[in-house]
Amino acid sequence: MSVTGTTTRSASERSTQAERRARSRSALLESAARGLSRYGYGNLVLEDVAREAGYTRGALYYQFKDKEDLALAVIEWVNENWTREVGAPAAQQPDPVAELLVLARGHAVFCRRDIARVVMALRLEFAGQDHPVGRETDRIWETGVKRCVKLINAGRKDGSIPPGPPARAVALGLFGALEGAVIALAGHAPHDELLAARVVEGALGIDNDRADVAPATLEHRR
Amino acid sequence: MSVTGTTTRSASERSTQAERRARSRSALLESAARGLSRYGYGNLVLEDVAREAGYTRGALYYQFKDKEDLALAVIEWVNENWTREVGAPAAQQPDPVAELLVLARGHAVFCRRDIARVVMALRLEFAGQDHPVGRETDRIWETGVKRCVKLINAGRKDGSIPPGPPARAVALGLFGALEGAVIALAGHAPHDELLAARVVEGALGIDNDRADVAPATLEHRR
DNA sequence: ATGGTAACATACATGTATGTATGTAAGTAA
DNA sequence: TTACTTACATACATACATGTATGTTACCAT
Repeated sequence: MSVTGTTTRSASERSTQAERRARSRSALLESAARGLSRYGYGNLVLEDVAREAGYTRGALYYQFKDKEDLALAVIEWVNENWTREVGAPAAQQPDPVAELLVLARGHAVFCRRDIARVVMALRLEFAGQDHPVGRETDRIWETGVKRCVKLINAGRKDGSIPPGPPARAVALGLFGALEGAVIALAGHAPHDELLAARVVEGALGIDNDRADVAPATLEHRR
Repeated sequence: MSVTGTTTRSASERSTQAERRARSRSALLESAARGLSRYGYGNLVLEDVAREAGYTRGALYYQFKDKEDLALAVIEWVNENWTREVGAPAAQQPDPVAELLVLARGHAVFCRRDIARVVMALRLEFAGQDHPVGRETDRIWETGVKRCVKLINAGRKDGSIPPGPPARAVALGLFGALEGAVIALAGHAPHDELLAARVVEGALGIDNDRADVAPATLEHRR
């Protein structure tokens, strides 16, 4: 009852089991994210994933049920990071257009890390199939599109976005263009940010008066 | 010497060997194109390709050396169609911006067929690798980007395109955005065309005064 | 009709990645 | 120290796709 610590070590001496497990899991997740981003799901070899993380497949199958479970964990992990680093900051913008532009720039910066193509790559790979991984990526994609639809409708209501095709079509084109542009511009910082914003403005049908005024470049952790 | 026909049949009665071979090859190519577009290279199962075309793997390995040879043939086939239906018509436009916009619209229409994602899918799958299929898709991609760079430079010289990031960065973003938008808008005709044009305008940094004036919708064969 | 070749289909051999079962070392509580 | 569990590594069994070798049918010249 009155036990202050379950370990004999003073405080954070070295590796307890939980820490050890967490470290291994993180390393495996990061390696798997890089692998999924580069090779996709089918071409991803679990032995390579484990080796790049400094382990063998044994560690992988201890932490994750199977390949599918690993991929789903990676998707969740990447999506959490995206929400924290891109989605949340954008939500604080005052008007719809500003939010969409910050979203575009933030996504470009986020995708400078090689882990970022994960969702796009998996969504393409499983498009049309009925696979759990595909369903999850579709769900994330749909969340983004729905958010975008709401912003477009709001912007059209207040006059900052002109009328045009159905909001959903615009949102689909906007998101697709954003991902495509950012992937094509991998390794071409800092122009990725501006072009991401420009492309979004184009999809919305608004003039490029706001994209070219460079705001403070978004920072990303690490 | 004076033989008028090598066959006993009057003219084009039925299947000569060459015709038979050509028909089989076409059917296999089309099936493989659909398969590559949907599943990519690694996940493509040759037995499914053959079955969808009405054959077995025997026919496939008779017409093509191996899987790689088949994929390269598909890429060449798709690229030829693209050049005829999209690239050539766009080249007849009077000014750079018009050519880029026709390119965008034409690409959108071209991609309404499910075979069109082939190049994009393979380019993503083999990005960073050193595989013959990846090299070929990269080559085609680079051809398009180079063409785009020239048009951007020409447009900037005559004032129709404002200055901005390096032409190559703009071209990369433009092409990536175009492909991404068109893929995301699959099955959303006719809005795919307008949004493709809008996105290109956005990448170029020009106002959307030309994209929204709908020209005659481009036709595609079959 | 018939010998021969092209266009396939069928059967087999190989490699490779996954998943599981078992072995072993690191950490934990008595 | 010792019993015990966690966290891995190693070894094996299975499945599956490719590529090849062989068999079979359609087409063609004589």
